Amino acid sequence: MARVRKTVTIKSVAEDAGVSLQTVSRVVNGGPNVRPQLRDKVRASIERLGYVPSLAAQRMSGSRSYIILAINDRERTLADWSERRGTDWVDQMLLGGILTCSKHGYRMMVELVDTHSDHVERELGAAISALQPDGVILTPPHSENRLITELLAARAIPFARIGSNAPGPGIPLTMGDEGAAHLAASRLIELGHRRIAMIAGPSQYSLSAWRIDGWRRALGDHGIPSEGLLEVGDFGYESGTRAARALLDRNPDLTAIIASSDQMALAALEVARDRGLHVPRDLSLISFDNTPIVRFSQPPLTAIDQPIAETVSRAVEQLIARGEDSDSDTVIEVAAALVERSSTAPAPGKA
Amino acid sequence: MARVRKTVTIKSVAEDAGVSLQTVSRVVNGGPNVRPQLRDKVRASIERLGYVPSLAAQRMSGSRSYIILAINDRERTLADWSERRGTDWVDQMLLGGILTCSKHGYRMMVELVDTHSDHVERELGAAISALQPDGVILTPPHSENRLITELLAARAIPFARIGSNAPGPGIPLTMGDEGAAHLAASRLIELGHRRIAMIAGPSQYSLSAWRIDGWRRALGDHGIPSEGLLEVGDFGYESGTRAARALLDRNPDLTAIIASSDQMALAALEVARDRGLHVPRDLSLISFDNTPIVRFSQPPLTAIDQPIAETVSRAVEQLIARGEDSDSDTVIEVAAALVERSSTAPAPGKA
DNA sequence: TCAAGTCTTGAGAACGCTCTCAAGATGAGT
DNA sequence: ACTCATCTTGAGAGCGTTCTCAAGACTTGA
Repeated sequence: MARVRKTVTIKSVAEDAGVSLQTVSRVVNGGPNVRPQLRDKVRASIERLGYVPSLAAQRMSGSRSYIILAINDRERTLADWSERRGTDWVDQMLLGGILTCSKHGYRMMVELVDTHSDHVERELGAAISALQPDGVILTPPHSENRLITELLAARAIPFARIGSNAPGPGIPLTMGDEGAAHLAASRLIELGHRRIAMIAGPSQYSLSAWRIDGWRRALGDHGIPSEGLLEVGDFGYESGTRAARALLDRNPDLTAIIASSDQMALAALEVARDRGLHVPRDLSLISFDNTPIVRFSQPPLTAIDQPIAETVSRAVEQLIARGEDSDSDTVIEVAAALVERSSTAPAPGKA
Repeated sequence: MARVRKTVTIKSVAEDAGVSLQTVSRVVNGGPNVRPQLRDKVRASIERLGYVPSLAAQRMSGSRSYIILAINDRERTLADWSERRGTDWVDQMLLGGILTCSKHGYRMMVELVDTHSDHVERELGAAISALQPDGVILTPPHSENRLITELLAARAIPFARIGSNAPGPGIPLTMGDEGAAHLAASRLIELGHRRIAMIAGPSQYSLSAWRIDGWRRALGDHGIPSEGLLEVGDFGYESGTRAARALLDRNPDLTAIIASSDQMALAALEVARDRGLHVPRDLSLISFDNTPIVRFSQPPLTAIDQPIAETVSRAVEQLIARGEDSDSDTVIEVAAALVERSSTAPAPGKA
């Protein structure tokens, strides 16, 4: 039955309103210098016909593409996904992005790119050539990948680097990792803890170093040593298990652990349980990320909330607002917050 | 420094290879009737220049847009998101979609559309006009929304309806909800349970009815009555709390609950804990969805795994393969599986 | 009242690709 | 050889926008 409805183009509108294509285009794009009376007439036609400009045609005509491309790490995303581990990053990123994009008439697309392969350039290059995005958002660990940043700079595509404060092309944004780790450690110290360990993330993520810095600084503030209290994981559950065991083996007097991901914190919780340590009575735990899973563990975990969506949203706004000139040295920082739940308590004997 | 590199177009390739645009186009699209020798030459040029066709131009030239649009419920997504409740649906959907799309040279975009508003038509219409997708994937509760399916049918855009087995335009796909609920209930019966309650989802989701059907059928198979054992929630945590309380109040002899979402199951777990009921000793629990959160609760929940990514992936493949002719009456069913964890045990006294 | 703007409008090219159609090259059948 | 069918290649139009540029209408100031 369905009559195939002819596409409503700018031409239909022009004819309907009895003006030229160009005038309609001006009205659509809010261009200046259109007589109010004509503008209204055109608007009415647009409304009546339900005209919406074709993204593809807009792109073709040489101006903007209205597309923002977000790059995520393929390997990690796929691993998380296939094991149903939850990929909160993608999730938050996508939502923060979609919402902000649509607010400005843009669209967001997600591309999975493999950091480890030497195909990075090819893969990303292909995506860029195909989509010709007006902006690109890089997430860790791509944010400081030279190949990528140089590729983008060479093609003159504005981009944002999330989780990077290094100088260089692009707009750097961070989530205050140093401050957040400092906050977490300080809170534990305030609760009377003195032996506070850190399970850090892998070194290719700069945020790993920042978090270590923040933790060290907090300990330093109070003259507390940090030797032997650092372990490195890969954000995954198993690595958290290993790290927690090593930490507990090496430091029988440990009373608190800060883990650089929810998964690793959950692993530490499990290790503690196995060893008959009660959380938070015997051991306090603070995790990073605050993904949904930490709300339903027993006990629910105190966590640093990474404002991913907010950060991506800011990145999108910057990209759209600045257009061409996206380079910057001033780092945009969206602060993380500490969400206290039930995995933290005064240090044993300090209640 | 960055020299602005001129875009590599099909023309550059044609010149480089000394052939016409048309020939390059044929090679790129795997068209037939190109002399192998020429084909190789063109391929070499493409390789050397790093040519990738512009999506926008491809769309413009009247053929395909290579875009698949996935529609999600805005209201629910935003609520989940703002409360950091986890939006596993989006997540799984996106990944299943992205992967399968990119395998076929397509791209996936996600659009949030509000079911409740009368703007559905306008919002979706605008997205379609702007993007001109080659296919659309509808997720519950949009899958059976008349306004939407008619709009798509009228515009002759192929679409898939996930979570719908109703006749009508589009490709229907389900995740075997009836069978899954039957499976869950049967398993509980097998464990000796006789008083098995169900916390269903809201009625605007057909899957809610299917799950109730499956549960009833399993009970019926064994002559077990289901009166007073049904409560309806909205998939959210609070509604789960209410439902579990009502169920437990009304049926002191209850030994098992099947919840239509992880959130509601987690709520039931909490209610049980509050009332001094041990899970699974006193009460067995099975949830639907199997999102990451149920792996870390105490105890980890036995759950029906909804193969969302797989289903979306199938939908994408169908849309791409069928093109125009996407209507179908044969429902594609991707079966859900029961993942046993520690929230299920033999009924009290039946060990 | 006239020159020199400033506004407003439109015509036509351009974007990068695929489609349609036609022409030349090649091969098969007689 | 000669005709007809098939394969291979290319030329040119068209897709829906925006851009550039030019022309006409209207102001303004002397």
